[in-house]
Order: sequence, then C-alpha cells, then structure tokens
Amino acid sequence: MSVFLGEFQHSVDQKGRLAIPAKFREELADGAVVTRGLDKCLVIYPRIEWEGLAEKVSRLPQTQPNVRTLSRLLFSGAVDLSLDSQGRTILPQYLREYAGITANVAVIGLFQRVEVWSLEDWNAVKATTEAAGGSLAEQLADLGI
Amino acid sequence: MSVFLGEFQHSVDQKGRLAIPAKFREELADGAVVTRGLDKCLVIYPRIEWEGLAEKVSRLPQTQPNVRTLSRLLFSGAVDLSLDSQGRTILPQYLREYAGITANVAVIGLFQRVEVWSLEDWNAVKATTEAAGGSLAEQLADLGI
DNA sequence: ATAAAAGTGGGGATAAGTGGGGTGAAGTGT
DNA sequence: ACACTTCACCCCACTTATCCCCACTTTTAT
Repeated sequence: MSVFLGEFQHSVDQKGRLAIPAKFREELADGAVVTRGLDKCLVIYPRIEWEGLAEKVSRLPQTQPNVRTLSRLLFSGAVDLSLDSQGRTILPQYLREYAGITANVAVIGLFQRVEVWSLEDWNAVKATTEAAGGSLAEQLADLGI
Repeated sequence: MSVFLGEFQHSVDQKGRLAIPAKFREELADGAVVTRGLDKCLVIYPRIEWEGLAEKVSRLPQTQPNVRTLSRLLFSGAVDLSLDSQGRTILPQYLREYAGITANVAVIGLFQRVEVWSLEDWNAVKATTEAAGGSLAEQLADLGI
C-alpha cells in the first residue's frame, strides 16, 4: 500500500524535467499516471489508484455531454509517468500550462496520491488554508472527523 | 486491452495526411475505424471497440428518429483507418469538413478511443472545461472518489 | 570529516513528425 | 479503346523533440 507524505520543493528544468522525490520513487516505479487535478495542479496516481478511477469513468454513459467533458479532462491530460535513470519524469507542456508551472514547483504527498503545484500557487493555497483554519475545522466536523 | 492517453498537437499537410501519435499506432494497427464524433470532432475506435459499439447501436429501435440520426452520423462517416509506412492516415475530406479541420489538430487519447479535433476547437473546449472546474469536481465526488 | 545519496544541468544518439517527389492504379472524358 | 487527370501509396530527406547517459553540486547520514 502506497503512502505518500511530505512537501518537497523541486525545480523543472528547461527540458520540462521534474525530479520525483526519492521517497516516492519506489512506489511510483511500478507504473503511475500524471494528469490534471481538479484544482490548478497536477496529480500523480499510482497504477492501482489510477486503474480504479479510469475504470469508473470509462463505464459512464458517454452519450452524456458532461461525461464526455469529464473524460476529456481526465484522460487527455494523462501520461504515464516514466522515470529516467535519475528519477525524473517529463511533464508535457500542456500539463505545465494547465497548472501554471514554470521553474519552481512543490511536490506534495497526500497519502494515496501526489500533487504537483507551481510553488507560487502552493504558497498561496497554504496561506489561505492556514487563515481558514478555524472554519475548516467546523466544516470537517460535519464530515464526521 | 487498448489504453489511449495524452494530448498531441499534430498537423494535417496539403495532402490531407495526419500522423497518428507513435504511442497509439501499435494498438490501432490491427484495424481501426474513424468516424464522426458526438461533438465537433472525429473518433477513432480500435476494431474491437467499434464492433461492440456498432452492435449496440444497431440493436436500438430504429423506429425512433434520433436513433436513425445517430446511425447515419456514425455509420455513414465510418472509414477504416489505414496507416502508411510513416504512421500517417488520410482523413477523407468530408470528415475533415465535419470537424472543421484544416491545418492544425489535437489528437487526444480517451482511454478506449481517440478523438481528433481542430486545434482551435480543442482549445476552446479546454477553456470551457477549466472554467467549469468546480462542477466537475462534484461529479467526481458522486463517483466516490 | 567522509561517504553516499539526492537534485540539477547539459550533450549526444535515436526516434518522431513533417514535407516533397515519384510510381502505379483507378476514374473520367473524348 | 485510348489518353488524360486524379488520387492514394511508397520512398527519401529534413527538422525537431525525446530519451539516455555522464558530470557536477548540494544535502543527508554515518
């Protein structure tokens, strides 16, 4: 079972390469997929997680317009994450664009998945989250946590 | 099992030739069909997928007007996709017209099928999708993700 | 302090995408 | 039936991007 934790500041070089944090490599090496996240970020799913998600979405009736839209967002952005001998992967240009990634990124472990943010956006998100700490607690309480 | 993923920007040359992304070729080489999509795009189905779809549609009650419309859209436009030695295919002129394809296209992998869009239209679709990001999140939530 | 591992940068081989010319088959018109 | 045009297909050549390898710097661990 994959467990991803922690925050890492890495850089994307001129070739679009991003070094995956060493702690994550082993669990992602068996196969993983990067795609667009629901926020302005990229998400890396280990193979198992991805297959479950992909399977669910592909079973939806493709005759429905919003199902097609969802499929396109999810699948068109997806690439398998292959690591070179240095543990780096190439982020396609359209994914970097989507997440506003240029040079500096934050790679975040979120238990079952990994997110990649442009450093600026990540800092902004953190600031917002910390500021909203109190009300967030209340909302989470509704979810039974 | 075919799995198509990713987004590729290719061009259609003056002879109407389109290079199929190298990652898709192997899975399409055993036989595939191109036809009109449900949106303003073209769809490529591997042989197996196509046969399943064709059967489903042919089973629908042809007494319903919109079933007949669907049949015409799907079947009348269908051509088998043959690749030349460079991995390119020729898109018939009426299909290019249908999807508004001139010079630049986006070829996108959608798990079990491949879609071909004029680049302009594809960018428009993406822009719309990103603007509607929130509501898509809710749909994913409904899937238990 | 030293050694090992992790992150970063760049060069070179290889493959992918693109464009154009030539050949043969099919279709058209005289 | 013949010449003519047209279109699809194959081959070759060029450009660009991708992948793989090596080298350097920084950090972590012993």
